[in-house]
Amino acid sequence: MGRVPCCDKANVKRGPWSPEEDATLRSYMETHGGAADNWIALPKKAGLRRCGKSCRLRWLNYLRPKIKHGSFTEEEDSIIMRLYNEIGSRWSVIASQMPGRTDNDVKNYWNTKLKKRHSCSNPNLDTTSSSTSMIDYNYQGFQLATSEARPGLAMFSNLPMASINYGPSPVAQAAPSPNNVSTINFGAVANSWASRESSSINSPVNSPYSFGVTENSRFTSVSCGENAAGGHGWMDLGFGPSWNDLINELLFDHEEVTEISAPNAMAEAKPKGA
DNA sequence: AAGTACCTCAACCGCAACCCG
DNA sequence: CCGGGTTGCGGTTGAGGTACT
Repeated sequence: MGRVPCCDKANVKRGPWSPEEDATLRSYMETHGGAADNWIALPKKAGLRRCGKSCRLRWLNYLRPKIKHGSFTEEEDSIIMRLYNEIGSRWSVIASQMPGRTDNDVKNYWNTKLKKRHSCSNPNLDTTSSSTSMIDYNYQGFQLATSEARPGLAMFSNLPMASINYGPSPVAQAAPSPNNVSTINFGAVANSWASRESSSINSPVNSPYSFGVTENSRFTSVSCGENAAGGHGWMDLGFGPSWNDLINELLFDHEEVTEISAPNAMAEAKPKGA
């Protein structure tokens, strides 16, 4: 015996809801305190030729009061990115942190917008690590080159940062793109690349940004930029604070930071499309 | 202007968890 | 505890809209 269907599909309307159906459902819900005691039975009671699940979805995702439609704010972006990094695709949990947003909204937004940015990492680098640094891609209007525009390379070409080195300083590394140079060296723990804890979004021991090296000690830098040390670093960018906030956090959290150079090129680099 | 590709998002599907007799 | 009904959730689809050629 197969699954018992939740409704009689032959006698149920499917597809987009009409304004009349919306009004019927809204009216029913409003006269019942905005809650359904039984969604399966609701269509019959309300006079709708719809599946109960469809009614529930329509109400929760669209008709319910205080639903927020329209574009997501930067703050919401960062909430989604942060929580996705922490808990994965638990959309209902993520949506619960943003009043007025539904899990469906968040999921759609992630799938159409944020996922591309989240996965935007240099293919020359090892991105298998779950480690994540939080850098605001859109700081001062900078945008990443898209994979469509620059297939396979230079995912970070417009990011005003070319390398972050973590470990003995200076770290031997290919010269980064001259227009996007910035280097952060974490310091001088000689011969101990992995002496700091392996960083992970699940164990942000050292900073909320989880810079670090991986367990096997082979990854000696966290880098991005098209000329980053070939294959030796990894980068998994997420969303987070502005560049200045990031720098402040790093200065605050890492007493062994030995050098931070924020380049003039930051101000000179042109936003995408400019 | 027409055709095509791409994007968005409402809606559907199926599964697992939960509830209750 | 068990089993059937219901709810909640995440993955996926596809119609309609928009951008591009």
